[in-house]
Amino acid sequence: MNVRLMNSNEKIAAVLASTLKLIQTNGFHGTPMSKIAQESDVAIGTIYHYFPSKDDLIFALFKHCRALLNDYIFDGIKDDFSYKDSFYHVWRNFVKFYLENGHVFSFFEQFFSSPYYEKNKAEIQEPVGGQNKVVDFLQEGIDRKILKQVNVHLLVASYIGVALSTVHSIKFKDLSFSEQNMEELIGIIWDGAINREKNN
Amino acid sequence: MNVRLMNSNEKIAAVLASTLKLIQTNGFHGTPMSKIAQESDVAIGTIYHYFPSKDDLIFALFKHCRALLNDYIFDGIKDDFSYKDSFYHVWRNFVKFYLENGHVFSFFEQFFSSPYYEKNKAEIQEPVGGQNKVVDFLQEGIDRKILKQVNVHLLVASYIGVALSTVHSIKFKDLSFSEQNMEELIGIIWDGAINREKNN
DNA sequence: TGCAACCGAATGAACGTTCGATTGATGAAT
DNA sequence: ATTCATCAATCGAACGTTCATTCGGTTGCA
Repeated sequence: MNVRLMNSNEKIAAVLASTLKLIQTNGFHGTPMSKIAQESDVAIGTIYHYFPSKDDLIFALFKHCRALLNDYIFDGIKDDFSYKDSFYHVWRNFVKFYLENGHVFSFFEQFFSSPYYEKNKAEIQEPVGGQNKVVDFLQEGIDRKILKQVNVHLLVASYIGVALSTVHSIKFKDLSFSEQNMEELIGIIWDGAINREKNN
Repeated sequence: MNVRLMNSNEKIAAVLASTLKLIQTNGFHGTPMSKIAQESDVAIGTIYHYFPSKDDLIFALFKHCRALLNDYIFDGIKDDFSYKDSFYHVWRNFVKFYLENGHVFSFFEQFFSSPYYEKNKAEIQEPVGGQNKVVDFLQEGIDRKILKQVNVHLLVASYIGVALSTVHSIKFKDLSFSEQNMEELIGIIWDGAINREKNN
């Protein structure tokens, strides 16, 4: 039984999905390989056939999730968007992605705060919860004199930092997700980020 | 040997300090009780005499660190400070505390992102990396019409979120700690948070 | 004398990983 | 068309380690 119910890709996907799900509820270290095998219906030996170790599995899962995030947040930008429109749009997408993918948020939070991340940050190369595309996007705003003339990482910290703590607050019920709250939040960041010397 | 080199309070303090230190470098689950005992020079049995379980120890450590933070961030506010002065001062203290106590930052990051926190959040009762005093302080700014007339938690998310991601960026070398960077950051938050309809 | 503080070897459970066996698809040889 | 060899994919019981916790005993103050 269970013969050819899944091909290799499906097995790998099932393993990643199960790992993500289990980590959300049980945490990094409350998720033994045995449970992953059980949940994904893939034998332990098979998991080790594709991932040399649990660490490799976690690392692969991280890259998988980061790719999902990257694809998501810059999606839906129209040609006629002003810079401000895009600034708002990307930030909303960022928050929406994490709210719609709570298990990814949990996983990232744990991943980034684990010593595991600190060991491998050389290979990872990207800021907090985000990616270089965000850096480039904000740098563009600086170059066009729309945003404050400061080190881009200050703006990245603000842009991403507020998004992450917003998701956190919603998750822990300090805040409710509503259009109005999101508009006011992104308004706070925009007001903080724009160049008041010379803006459109 | 080792007789009465420490009294009970000193032992407890040594255990907490060692746990904090070990967690920073080895992480939550890379810190076995045996290592804590070794590092703190307190026998395993004695640790269990004061803390019923490892979880209780972690929880006590959390409360200890939170108290340290609370004492720190509102320290040094002078009577002649304007609201803006205090807004700046507290935020700087917040960042400074985490930079000066890197092990507390590591510990908090891990603690808040662990399912352990999610289980016990009822007993914990406080926002992200902060405390109710911050909520009260920002609410005061809203009531006095200095800050935007929005839900206080939006401002808390901004205020704390930027501080946390700033510390994170400094820790991971995207950003350097300099007076100028800090001034520009707190300026970004202030510009985002103030009420532009009617402010002093 | 009593009791709290203290100690650390021993226990048992949980976990990551290994490995020898099995299956099934592929394609070369007959 | 059939056989056979090969090898990647699959499986999960078993291994060895690590760890949280226990407990029976010791120490030293009051």
